Amino acid sequence: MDDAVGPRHDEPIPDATVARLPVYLRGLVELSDDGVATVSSVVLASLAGVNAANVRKDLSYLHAHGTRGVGYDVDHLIGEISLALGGGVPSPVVIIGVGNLGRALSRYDGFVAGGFPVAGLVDVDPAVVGRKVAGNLVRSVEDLDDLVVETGCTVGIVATPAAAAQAAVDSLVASGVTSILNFAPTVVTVPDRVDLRQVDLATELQILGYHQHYRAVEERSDRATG
Amino acid sequence: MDDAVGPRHDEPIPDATVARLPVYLRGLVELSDDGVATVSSVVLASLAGVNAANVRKDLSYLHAHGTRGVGYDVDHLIGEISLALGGGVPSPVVIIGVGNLGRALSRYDGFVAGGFPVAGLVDVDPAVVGRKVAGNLVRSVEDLDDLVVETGCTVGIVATPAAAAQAAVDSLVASGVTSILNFAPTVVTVPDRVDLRQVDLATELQILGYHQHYRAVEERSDRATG
DNA sequence: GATACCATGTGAAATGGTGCACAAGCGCCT
DNA sequence: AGGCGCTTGTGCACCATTTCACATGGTATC
Repeated sequence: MDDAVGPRHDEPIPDATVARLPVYLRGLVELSDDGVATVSSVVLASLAGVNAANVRKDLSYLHAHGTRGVGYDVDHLIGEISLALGGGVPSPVVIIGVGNLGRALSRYDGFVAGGFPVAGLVDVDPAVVGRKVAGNLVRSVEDLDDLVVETGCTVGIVATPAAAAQAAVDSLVASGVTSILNFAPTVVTVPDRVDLRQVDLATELQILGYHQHYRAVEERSDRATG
Repeated sequence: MDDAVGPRHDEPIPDATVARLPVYLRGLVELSDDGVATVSSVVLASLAGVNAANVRKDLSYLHAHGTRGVGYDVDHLIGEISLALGGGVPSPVVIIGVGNLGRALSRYDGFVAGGFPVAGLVDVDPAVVGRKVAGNLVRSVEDLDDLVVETGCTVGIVATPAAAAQAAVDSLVASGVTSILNFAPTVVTVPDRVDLRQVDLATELQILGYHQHYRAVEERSDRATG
């Protein structure tokens, strides 16, 4: 009996680290494609645009240990990160809201490549229900429960207008989805057991706007002062 | 002579605060539309999904002061936040890469509403150059410099495939763009004077994937242990 | 086989952000 | 006019994250 060793699925990885793992993964896959077998934390850091010590600490949370004097085994690291990020099992996603953004997302290659195939599309508008978008039949919101159960998908993407977002989220939660990515420019609430991430395009631009404005003001101030 | 008061454009607002200002702004605009004149930090906090003390501290960085016992003047606050986020002047944006995502972004209402009208579209593919997308003529990358100068736009959105992203960014920087929003799933580098933000759809899903996976593992562990 | 070199793994300090708790201030009601 | 209740503004402690610096431990060379 191997006491205390067990499956070792403890250690909740810090959020900041989790957010960087996909970036590492992309860099590593690229290296692997180029036939590179090992990588140092310095190289990986420059690929990901972060500090090398940060990379090492991040990787220390995984079971992926490197070898001193050499670096990390690229393929092994790919396996470990993939495992942490969802167990390596593809998670089908359902997209709710088939407007401009929903259509673009349903055609987005990166999802499939990242292990998130589109399981189905859903909309409230009878005009689009029944049509095919990117090879997927658009189904009614009423069919959402069935769709989720049939495909076993646990991830929902909300691409509705802001006004419909909370209702869309509620539908997803009711259907059993436990992870939601919200593109609608509004704050939505979910139960504790559901994980929610917000992607807000307009907000991102506004943040850029602040920095731009601040730079301009600062410059004017510099000219006046110095 | 009011000495020492001056323009008072100092205080660089913390990044975390800047990221929340657009959310506040949205809530405030909604309130204003509903005819609400004043708002307390508690209400605004619930609208934005954050802590009330956090709201107050955030607003204290702006020149927007509330009145104790009453709250904040909604319209005044809208003005102050708008001012901080780009001076209230609309910043036209140029979108480079007119694929699925680029087309969806060019039709996205939220940009215009947020003060970021689309100044133009650009692509390298001769097949799409010359076509019209969402009322905008798609121009060649070679015309990028002219477009940026003509429209005075300082913000660029990169919606190219990953392989073309760095080149697109370089073109934008060379044209004089100082703020870039990158949707391509790759790390790109810019000079210090240029501000870059990354929006990575696949990464967001992978982060959700981690939490989902962790929840599942934890649950299994709970069942085994307890 | 010993030594020089190199990269990892990590303790500890520094930084940045959050949230509590409370004093200060404003308006309203009596 | 005075007191009461409500809300702001903020000092302080806590927490998460980043970064440095260095000991540790492999690899390759002579």
